[in-house]
Formats: sequence, structure tokens, C-alpha cells
Amino acid sequence: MGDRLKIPKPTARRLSLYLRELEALKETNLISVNSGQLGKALGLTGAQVRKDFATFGTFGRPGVGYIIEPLCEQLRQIMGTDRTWDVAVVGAGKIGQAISGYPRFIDRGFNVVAVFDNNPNIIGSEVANHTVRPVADMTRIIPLRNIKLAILSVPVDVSQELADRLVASGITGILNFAPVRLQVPEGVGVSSVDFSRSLEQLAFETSINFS
Amino acid sequence: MGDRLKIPKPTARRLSLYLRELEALKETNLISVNSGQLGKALGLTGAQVRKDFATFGTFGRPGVGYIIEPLCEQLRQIMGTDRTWDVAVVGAGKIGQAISGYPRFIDRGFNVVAVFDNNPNIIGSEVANHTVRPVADMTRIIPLRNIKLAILSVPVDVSQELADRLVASGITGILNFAPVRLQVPEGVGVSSVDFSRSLEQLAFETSINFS
DNA sequence: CGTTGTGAAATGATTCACAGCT
DNA sequence: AGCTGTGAATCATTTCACAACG
Repeated sequence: MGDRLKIPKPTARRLSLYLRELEALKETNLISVNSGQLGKALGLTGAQVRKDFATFGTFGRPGVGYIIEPLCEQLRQIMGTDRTWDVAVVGAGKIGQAISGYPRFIDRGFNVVAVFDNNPNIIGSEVANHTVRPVADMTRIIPLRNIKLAILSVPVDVSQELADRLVASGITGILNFAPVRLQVPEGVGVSSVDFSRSLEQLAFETSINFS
Repeated sequence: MGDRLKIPKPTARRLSLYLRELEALKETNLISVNSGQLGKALGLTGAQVRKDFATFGTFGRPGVGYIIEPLCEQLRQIMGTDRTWDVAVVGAGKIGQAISGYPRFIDRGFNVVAVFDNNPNIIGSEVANHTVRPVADMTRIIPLRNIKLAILSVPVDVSQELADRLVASGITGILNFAPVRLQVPEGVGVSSVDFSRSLEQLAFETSINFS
């Protein structure tokens, strides 16, 4: 067995920042950028940028910097976004509806292909060009379309149960909007968005500034 | 000048997790909990839990653990959520509307008191029991009501400009939904929710599992 | 007893600083 | 000359392990 590359978690989190900034720089017709410039735009040091990239290989040219276009492609390949990912949305309440139509997913390589809910008043209605299907259909459609990513925007009391069913259907990554720590088996990723926690974080910072 | 208490960033981020878990335990009529149990529920070690609490004082009883009810209050006080925070929402598009009506804010101590937008088609309409006001009114209403926290859900190209105006109006914490790093002065906090980045994170994890 | 609070050790991440490449 | 890639040093966080305590 080949040794599995060791990636520091902070590095992994910064990858998408680098890609986004590099794409913005490409729009300005820049050809290359050095680690100091790139770092400054993102609030990082040049050394950190270089270390991060060095985790994955040798991409820079001494005396020049990083050639933007090929680096973007390398990053996309590393992150797995050099292809399109089909995404299922489970829970078509307000948040589910808003995220189903989120316009920036497409150009980042994510494509919402199915929306599920269990509310009879919602099933059958149109959300972001998709007819909302009953949750029971998940088990059939997710394997059928080989969907690997799901967005889970359901009430907290049913989120774990639905997460279990998503995993059983073959999902390997869940973007969770419920304020709980989902229990998932090894090999399944969970990324959480928790509005209340985010505001609490701000309240805390703001309070500290007065102490 | 008294020494400012040094709080590790990871500790600060975990505070809201502790509070939420403790409140859930309180619902089950438990009186006390020890660091190991609390840690297990959150995917942390007992030592980490104890270190985190020890940052702020001495809350536990040897041989017993932590008495849940008073610890909750202490945590709320530390985090600044022992009172209600008024919040302004700027940007009443799909995400702004969904978050304006987010039902869990109230019981976490956050109260959306004003919604602003610049779209004439939206101004004047009702969003979560608030009449949407023109953005120009921000500068008057935020100081008037002494609002300190804002949720910024506007298109990326105007987000920095609006952040500047929020700060100028007296806002000290911004929950930002646009995929950019907002530039804010010292003393103003920014917490970001970035749906595309979250999905990219998942795509990356999922890809790694196949390498 | 069982569990806290905490120094000391271990691990992890960032920054420094510079040899070596273009 | 300018900038990368990277060991070595620094700084931060987590884990260990145990004395002290109720």
C-alpha cells in the first residue's frame, strides 16, 4: 500500500480560498502571482501559501511565482471539482428552497438534481425547476443517479434519521443545516452550517471587545 | 490595565457546542455531567472539555462533574447570550428571507428587528413580519435601535460596500453570506457562511477517500 | 471512590530564514 | 535579482497523567 498523503486540516480548508482568489485574478488577465500577493489577498503569509501548495507537489517557478491558469486546474483536480457533482436536497422548507436555487453552485461544479420532502403540501410543487419528491423516493433515486452529495435542510428531530437513510442510499458527503452533530460511519463526510452558532460566535467576539 | 484573558480560538468555537449539549441534557432532567460524557457527545476528549472550561474559571466538582444548570448560565454569560441581541438583515433575497424567519434564532437570544433591501420590487413587502426598508434607512435605524449584529445576504459585488456602511452605522459583528473575505476595521467581527465552499469541502473529502 | 484542574509532554501548525533554481 | 521549496525554530493546541479535592 502506498503511503496516504498527509494533509493538514487547515490546508484543506484553505484550498477553496486559493482557487477562488486565483480565478478572480485570472479574470483580471494576470498570468502569474507570487505567494506574497496571493497570501495578502487572503490574510495569509507567503510562507503559508507556499507550504500549502507544497503539500501537493511543486507548482511554482522560482523568480516568477505561480502560473495562474494551470494552478487553477491542479487545484480543481486536487479538490475533486474538475468535474460536476450531482447533489440531492433533502428538506424543501425555506432554507431548502433557497439553497436549491443558489445560483453559485453551477459555476463551482455542483448541480442540484433532485429535491425531496415529506410534507404533502410541498410534494409535487416546483422548487428551482425540480418537482419536489417524497422522501421515500430517495432510496431509489440516489443510487439510480449515483448521487454522492446531499444537502440536508430538515428539522433537527428528523435529521439523524434522514442522514442514516442518505448514507444507506450511497451518499458520502452531507451538508447539514440542523444544529446537531450527525453520527455517520467512517468514510462519510459531514460539513455543517449552523446559523445560530455563527451568530453566537459574533456575539461572543463583540462581548469580548468590551471586557 | 488588567491582563486580557487569553482564549484559544478553538475553545471559543466550542463554547456554543457545550451550551447546546448542556441544554439538551437539562431537558432530560439530568443534574450533572462529567467531562468524559460531555466530551463523548461532542466528539471531544474529557481533558479537552476540562481545559476549555478551566479557561474561564472553576466550574466543576471533583468526584461529581459539572452541575448543568449553573454551568449553562455561566456559559451564556461568557458568550454574551444571557441577553437578547437585536439583529438587522441586509438583503432580502431568497437567503435573506429564509434567514429572517429562521425559527431558532429567538430561543438562542437573537431577534431580527429590521430587514433592508435595495430592490424596489421587494421594498415595502413583508418578510418575517417586517416591512422591508430601503438600504438608505440603515444608517438611521441601526444607531437609533442600537443594533450591533447584522446578517449580510447580498450579491457579492455589493457586499464590501454594504459592510462598510454597516460598520459606519455602528455594527460590530457581521454574518456574511457572500463568498468574499470582507475587510473590516479592528474590533468588528465577521463570521462567514459560504455554501459553495462547504460543498467543495465535502467533494474534497469524498475524493480523498478514493485516492 | 471518582472526577476535577493542571503542569508537563506530545503533537500540530505557522513562521523564519535561506540555499538553490530560473 | 526574485521567488520558490523546505528544514529548523517558534508558537498553539491537544493529550497525558496525576495530585488534590469533595
